[in-house]
Formats: sequence, C-alpha cells, structure tokens
Amino acid sequence: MSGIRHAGLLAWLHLIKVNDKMQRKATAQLAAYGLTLAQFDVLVQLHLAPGITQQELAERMLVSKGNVCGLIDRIAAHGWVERGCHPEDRRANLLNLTAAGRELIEEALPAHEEFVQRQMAALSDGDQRVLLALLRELDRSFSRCEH
Amino acid sequence: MSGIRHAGLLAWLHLIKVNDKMQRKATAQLAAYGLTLAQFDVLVQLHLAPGITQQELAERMLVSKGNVCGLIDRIAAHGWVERGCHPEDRRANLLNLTAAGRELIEEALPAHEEFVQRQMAALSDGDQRVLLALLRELDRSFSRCEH
DNA sequence: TATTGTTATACTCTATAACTATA
DNA sequence: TATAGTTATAGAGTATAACAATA
Repeated sequence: MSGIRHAGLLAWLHLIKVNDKMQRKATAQLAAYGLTLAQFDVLVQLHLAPGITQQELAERMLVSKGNVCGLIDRIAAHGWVERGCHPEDRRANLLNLTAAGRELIEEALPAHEEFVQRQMAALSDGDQRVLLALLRELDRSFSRCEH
Repeated sequence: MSGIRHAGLLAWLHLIKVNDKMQRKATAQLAAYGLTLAQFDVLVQLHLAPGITQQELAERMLVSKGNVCGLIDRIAAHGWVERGCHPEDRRANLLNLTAAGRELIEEALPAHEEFVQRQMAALSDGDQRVLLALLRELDRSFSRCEH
C-alpha cells in the first residue's frame, strides 16, 4: 500500500470494513423480522419519538423528505405505521406506530440490541467505552464544521 | 433511550453515524472525479493488485460476481479499466487499469487520502492509532467466527 | 461436475426536481 | 412566498438465479 501510511487513513478504511461487515450481519439479522436496516431505523425513531412529522424524520435520518415518503409508504403497506393528521397544520402528517408496529419493534429491538452486544463482545467493556468516546468525538467534529 | 444502556450498542450506533456522514462527504468528494465510492474502491483495488480476476475482485469487495460484472461494465464504459485474457484459463478475465484509469486514480487517490486525513484530524495522532487498533480488533473478530 | 463470467429480474435506497395543498 | 408532503425519474448497489463457455 504505497501511499497509505497514516493511522487516520487506515482507521477510516477499517471503519468502512467494520461497518460493511456489521451491516451485512445486521441486515440478515433483521430480515428475520421482514425489516430492512432503513425500515428498522424508522421504527426505532418512531418508537423513541412518536408523533413526529415526516420532515422531522427526514432530518433525523439525514435523508430527503421524498425518500421518507417512499420509506413510509413501504412500511405502511405492512401495516406497521400510520399517517395521522396534525391538529394545527393540515399540510403535516403525524407518524405513529400501529399496534402491530409496536409489537414488532418491541420484539425486534431487544433482539437487535443483543445481537449488537454479541458482535461488540470482541472488545472489553473498557475498550467499548474508548471506542464510543472516539466515535463521539469524530461525530461531534463533523457537526461542528462542514470541512 | 429506554433500552439503550451499554457502551457496545452506543458505539455501534455512533459507528453507523460516523460512517454515514463520512460516506456522504466522501461521495461528494469523489463525485468531482466522476467516481462513486464503489467505483473508486474498484480502481484502488486494481491499482494495488493489477491483473486480478473478477472473481478475486468480488471476494475482496465482499460482493457477488454478478455485481462485479455490472460494476466493471460501468467503469469500462468510461474507459478506465479493461478486461484482458487469462493466459491459462480462458474463462477468466484479467482486470487492469487503462492509461486513463491510472491517470485518474493517481490523481484521485492522494486527494482522497488528504481529504480523509482532514476529516480524522479531529482526533490526535495517538487517538487515531487507538481507534485503528480497536477497529482492527473488531474486524479480526468478525473474520475469526461467523457469530 | 465445478467454476468464470454474463445476463436478467426485482427490490431498496438515494438524489433531484416538479408538483399540490396548505400556511 | 415558503413549507409539508407527494410523485416521477434516474441511477447505483444488492441479492438471486439461470445460462454459456471452459476447466
């Protein structure tokens, strides 16, 4: 690897690799519930913050509102989420899990958490905390400026 | 976040987030060269290991040979890579960068490396090395077993 | 028979932008 | 005018599987 010398670059390459492998595992793990990663993400967001609008969801997921619309379409087709009326703004939709959606995420989320814990168990508790701190720092630096 | 307590899970969520943001930035950075991330990855692989087969490339990229076929189609359409004959196995293609492809990657790779260094600069040199070590450990644990 | 590459299908996700209905 | 959501288009990536040529 001729031009590759610095730890930062190598760290980034490994981050891609780890993310890639984890994503494949996670995708397979969630497929058992009929969920894609993006759909799981939506359900978790609505689980944590019921009643947000599609616009708010788009901002949280760093995705366009057009994409959110399609995502919600697909999830609603399964009957896991519904669009409600905003009492004060008739343009907006309030998103909420249905009973089926709540049931699904209450089963899928703990299973997914346990799965992730199992993957991360290769690192000691202390190392997991260090990793978290470093990633938090990186994330914060991205938010601070738009290099 | 009710069920979310452990550092491992939080670390994973932040890893997703960091990867996501970096990928967006990287995608934008590479678009200046007319490259997607996957295509850049292919060019880098062929830069480092000229003359590999499509099958070998698929294994390195953790992707099916059918996908590699399409990827190479798109990159070859730009004239950056060519399929050569394998002297001993007429089924196989040997992949090589064209002169244009070499020129492109020799320009895009250092620029991308510099871009990544800039993103990682939020961490000290020591922290970058720690991050690298932790991600390497995780990556190795994924390779060891298929949990 | 097994393997390399090709082709075809179908789906998800993404970006972009025009469109509507409200505000 | 601006905003929330919708729709349409186009492209990339992925998975899967059937297929041809060759081993």
